[in-house]
Amino acid sequence: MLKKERQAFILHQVNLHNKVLSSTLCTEINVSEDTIRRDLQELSEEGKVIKVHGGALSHSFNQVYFPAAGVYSQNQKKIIAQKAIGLISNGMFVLTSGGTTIIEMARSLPPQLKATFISGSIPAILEYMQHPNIEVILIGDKISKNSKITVGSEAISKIKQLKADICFLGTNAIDLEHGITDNDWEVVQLKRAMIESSKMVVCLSIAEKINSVQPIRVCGLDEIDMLITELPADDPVLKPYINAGVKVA
Amino acid sequence: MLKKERQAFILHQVNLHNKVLSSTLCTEINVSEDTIRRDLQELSEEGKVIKVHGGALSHSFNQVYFPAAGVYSQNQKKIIAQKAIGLISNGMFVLTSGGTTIIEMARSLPPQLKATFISGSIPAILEYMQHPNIEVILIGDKISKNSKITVGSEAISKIKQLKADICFLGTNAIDLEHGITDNDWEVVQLKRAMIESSKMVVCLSIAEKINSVQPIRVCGLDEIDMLITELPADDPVLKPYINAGVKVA
DNA sequence: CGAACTTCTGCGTTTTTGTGCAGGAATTTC
DNA sequence: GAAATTCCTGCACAAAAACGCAGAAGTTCG
Repeated sequence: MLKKERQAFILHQVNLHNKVLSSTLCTEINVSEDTIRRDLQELSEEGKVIKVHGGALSHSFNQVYFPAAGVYSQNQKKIIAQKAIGLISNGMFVLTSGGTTIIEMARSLPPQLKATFISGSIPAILEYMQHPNIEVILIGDKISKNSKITVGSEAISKIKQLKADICFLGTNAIDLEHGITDNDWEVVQLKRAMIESSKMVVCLSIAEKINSVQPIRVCGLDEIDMLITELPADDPVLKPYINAGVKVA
Repeated sequence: MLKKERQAFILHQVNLHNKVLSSTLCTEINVSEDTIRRDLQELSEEGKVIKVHGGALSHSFNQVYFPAAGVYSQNQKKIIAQKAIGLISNGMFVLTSGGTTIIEMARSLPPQLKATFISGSIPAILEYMQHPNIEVILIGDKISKNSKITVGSEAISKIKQLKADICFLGTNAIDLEHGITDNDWEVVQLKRAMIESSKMVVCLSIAEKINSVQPIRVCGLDEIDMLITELPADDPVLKPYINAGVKVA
């Protein structure tokens, strides 16, 4: 069998079945594993397949479309993301809501981090999936097309079965008097469940949202452990919250 | 034998078999390998054949095995998608696996269709979410990064609680003797559950996958109700499946 | 017709290419 | 962490290609 022929066969298999194992190929074509590996190497250099440990994957299958950039206040959110990441250590179970701040955090996770991330937010999940070392648990239920998050009793009961080490909430509004508030009934239900199911609750919020109120109450300040903003910890805006017993970073 | 004559013969062989080995040619025509090589060289310079180490290939060979960019066999998949969509009516509960054929179907759903789609495949869910009128239920569990689908006992038990009207399976390999087979153990578990939880099971498969086998068995032909390919229903390839009691479209 | 010339073919030699094998390193997986 | 795969590197060997050369065959002229 000619080399080109063999490579064509391999490519064909990859495209048909989305993935191939070098071991199966080498018994199918009856050549040594080295030859297969070299073929996969070449095909991968030509961009025809994606080589992975033990075989190869089809290129078309692996492309997942990316939600575009142009996020509001991205720089502030990057700062917040970095602070939040500092709270995560290897082996942790991390529960997260959705929202652009959370997405920013997901993108900034260091590649070596090994942890388990749990969420019902589709955009967040898409980001977590890119990461080489984290386990991703998706909370299932009906999808709310507006918020791109799974909502419903099923999702809530799943969350209630958990006890995560830490929970990150993208925050819509926070206020001394009314605590955390939001504007989507179903999302609020989820957030409440997440708060209950976590040892530690961390709110991520850009400074702009501090001292603002939304119609639906998520929880009081006493239920959150930490508030992360892009401001330095000694910023006067944060003072009342510290006094109210919330740690800030 | 004249040079022109010889080259005509070679060209004929190449077009007939899509490939020739210099070694066989030189015994067939009874000339030295050098002569063959020089002939192939010339034919290749004229663009009549593609010369490779050990022989030559025809151009059609390349067309067959190195398809154009984009999703593999996209046109065929579009045809399949259209046939599959014909089976869905308003109000139905539709269970789907993942795979590029399913994605193609998801993209082609008519905007007026009102139905409920249930899946654990992230790429499929992303497509369903774009649709204005369908409800999307996401099966949650751990995410397999390879297949971009939720896998695990939780997902399976959720599926088993359902009874969908119809189930569409993207098929990796189908064979008369071995039935539906696949190459990912966890995905197979899910597909088995989906089959059990549906009143009607429809397999989507491009014709190329017919009569191929993968290592892990999903189910026998008796468990599927319909097979959809891009071929017309009376294509001889499909005949044995019809005889085996599978409807085709 | 035949000499000079070009083209074609086959043969040895040298290079290049393709393949398999052995070891040690890197990685997954449990 | 330890065991098992898988990967990489260098090497050996075989097959094929490239090259130069020389003889055969065919062509072009006088």
